[in-house]
Amino acid sequence: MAEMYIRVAEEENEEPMEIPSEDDGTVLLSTVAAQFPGACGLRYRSPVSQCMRGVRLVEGILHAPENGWGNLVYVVNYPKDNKRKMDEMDASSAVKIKRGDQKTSDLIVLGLPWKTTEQDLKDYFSTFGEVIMVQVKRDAKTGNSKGFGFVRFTDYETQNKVIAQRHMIDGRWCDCKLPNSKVIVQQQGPDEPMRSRKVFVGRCTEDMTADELRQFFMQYGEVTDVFIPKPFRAFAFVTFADDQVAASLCGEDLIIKGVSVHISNAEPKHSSSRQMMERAGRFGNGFGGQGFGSSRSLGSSSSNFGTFNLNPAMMAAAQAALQSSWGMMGMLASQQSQSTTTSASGSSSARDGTQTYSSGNSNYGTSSASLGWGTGSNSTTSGSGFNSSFGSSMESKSSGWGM
DNA sequence: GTTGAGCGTT
Repeated sequence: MAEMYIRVAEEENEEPMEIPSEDDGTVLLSTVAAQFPGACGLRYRSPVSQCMRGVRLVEGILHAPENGWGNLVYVVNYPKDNKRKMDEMDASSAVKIKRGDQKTSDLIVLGLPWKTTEQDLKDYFSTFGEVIMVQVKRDAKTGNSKGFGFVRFTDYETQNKVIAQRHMIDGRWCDCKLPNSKVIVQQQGPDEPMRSRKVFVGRCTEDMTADELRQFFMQYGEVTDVFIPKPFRAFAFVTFADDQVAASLCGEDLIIKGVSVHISNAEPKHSSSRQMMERAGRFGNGFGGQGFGSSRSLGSSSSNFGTFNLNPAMMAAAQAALQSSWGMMGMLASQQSQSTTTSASGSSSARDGTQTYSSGNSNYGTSSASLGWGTGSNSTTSGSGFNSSFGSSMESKSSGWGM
């Protein structure tokens, strides 16, 4: 069967977009997701039964109904409570999200060919929307490109779309991400389970590509990143937009290309103690019960301890916690970004030739500044000090869980 | 063979 187009829409009665099929008549979920970020499947109304029917999905490949795709309009499925919930959201939280998340920020463009110029970047990205800034970072002495750059769009929608896919620029696949400096750190209560959006995929085989993994995992939720170390090491990391999706997969054995892979928590990447201390300092008081910060003077009135204000006791405790990588987890915050769509998988590394997959950190997530320390049992009592007003708009260098 | 890149002279 030759390539054809199937009609896909967000809702049954909305204007459909034509999506190309593969040569064998199947449609890749990733193709759908390129136009409808976060899509996890398709459905359609059966002309016979008048019921909605799901389209068969096997490992990221959508298979036509019995009689072919026909001229039906296929409707995008999203993982539970992605887009649909947004519609139902109450006004106040909707406003909050608009406020907090609608500003564009510079995006880092990784993996650029050496030869790519700012004009090339501008030409390329202008096809997505209005571009207000491009940069190619170069060595000051030689003027050689460092292989990455930045781009900024006028429109937040455009930014999301650009983050959500990979980009072929001058012959290389490039990734656009929120730069580390823009990744918002989210509060995390000391007793809460860790909310990682990333899972470790063990027992991978060498023939599994980042694209295939992405396609496979897309069925569970929006995938924001796939990392395959190079050279081959039989594991991978998959990051989801939604930490709950990641959590739900942990412990599972899944079959990919006939191989059983094992999903487990992604451990934190190694990070320097200094970085950890910074985080610990900012988010302070991870030490159970009363905490070190419970003096009244720190109360909810604005206060100035956004930065480095550990008292000696806390400092010592933090030092101790540093001995083990996880010891400080309770007092650290996981990273979150602003976007609600995602970055595509993979980036290449071998600058000398052919393209390879594997991607770096993804910066992604839903910001939820109001969660956090308050969930602990003692946070509502008068003296608990470290509460709201604290850390909700922090930024951080990426480290720790490069999520 | 089960724990990961690269981030901005403003």
